[in-house]
Amino acid sequence: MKNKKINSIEHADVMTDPRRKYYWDRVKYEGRRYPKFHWPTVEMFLNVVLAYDILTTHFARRMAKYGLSISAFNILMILSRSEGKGCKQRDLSSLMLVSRANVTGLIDSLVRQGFVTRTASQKDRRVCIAKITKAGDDLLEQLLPWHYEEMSRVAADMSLQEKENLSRLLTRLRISFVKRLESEE
Amino acid sequence: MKNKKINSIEHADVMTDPRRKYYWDRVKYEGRRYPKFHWPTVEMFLNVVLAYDILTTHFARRMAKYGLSISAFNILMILSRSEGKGCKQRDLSSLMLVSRANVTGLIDSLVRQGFVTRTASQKDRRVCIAKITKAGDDLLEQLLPWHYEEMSRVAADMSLQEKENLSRLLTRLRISFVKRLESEE
DNA sequence: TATTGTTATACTCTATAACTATA
DNA sequence: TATAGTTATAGAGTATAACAATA
Repeated sequence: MKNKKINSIEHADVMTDPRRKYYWDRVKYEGRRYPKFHWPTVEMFLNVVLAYDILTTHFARRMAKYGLSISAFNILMILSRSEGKGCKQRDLSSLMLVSRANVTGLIDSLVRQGFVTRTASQKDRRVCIAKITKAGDDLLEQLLPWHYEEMSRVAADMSLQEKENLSRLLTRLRISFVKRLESEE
Repeated sequence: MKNKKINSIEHADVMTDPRRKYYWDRVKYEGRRYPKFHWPTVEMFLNVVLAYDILTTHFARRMAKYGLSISAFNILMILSRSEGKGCKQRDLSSLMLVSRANVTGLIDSLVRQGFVTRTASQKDRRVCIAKITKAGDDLLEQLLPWHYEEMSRVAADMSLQEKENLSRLLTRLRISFVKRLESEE
């Protein structure tokens, strides 16, 4: 995930750009040719994608200032919550839903930056334990207060009820999605 | 965007996996240390990311069966809506919010697959016009009926009102996000 | 001078497959 | 045999910078 548009200068803003709207109008119009096309449904999916792009573009850009990708940030978050015990690379792979080979690379780069150590387990010498370092913890302590403050601030136009509704509806979409896919086979 | 988890066999399902829930519980619990941490807000953002991941993982996997990445699909969609006139690469760059260099690569691969042609403009010979081919149109005609049917099907547990609410709330989040970021400077 | 597209280069994230060391 | 991690390789997607052709 997704170092998109970190420094996009050449093109206009995603949100206010009428071309984005124009494209949606075209989709809405042309879609009528297809019997199962249902605009409120398609619009909902487009909105999920667009909201995600806006959010992650911004947060990825901010993380990049601290030398972190979003994946690297997620690993640090997991490690900082492991109460000093660290975490097996295997478990990181499961938690982050990426391959073990991938975790190797991510941990490599975090070790190079000095934010993580990698030590062989005593109990099972096949296993590597990744632990966050003091420098990694310090980085999070520097980053997280701003991170949470920023989250609250950018969502300040929404009421608590709207936030809860949005969470609820996204969860419903997710559950419906997974259920329908499973019943497909 | 985002060929994630196309063939993930090693790990459990994203949705039903209690480890994901566990991680959220930890975030919720540990977050209390930070004064501006507000769980309903953070949860909302996590839900946007998770919903997006589920959706795009699935759709990317389906597109891959047709030899298309999501970016490639988006380009074909834009070109198919340009009424035979095609589209300047420059405009594709703007519409898709990626660099011109990027568009070159994406068009290269679509030309190689035979879904797009690239011709020099008569009026302005700096400009390249990308046009969708018969093969590209045929591919979309094969793909879109299923695509829209699938969208409707996986969202079938949601009422029209819920879909419209979800769209409305995502839009509100997006607008709030952009407005607050702009007022930052 | 400014713009369009290309080339070159590099980085991140992802995947699979083959390998090793260990269990 | 099975598992944890690594290495090697691949490919998508992104970026910047320098360049050529054209306006």
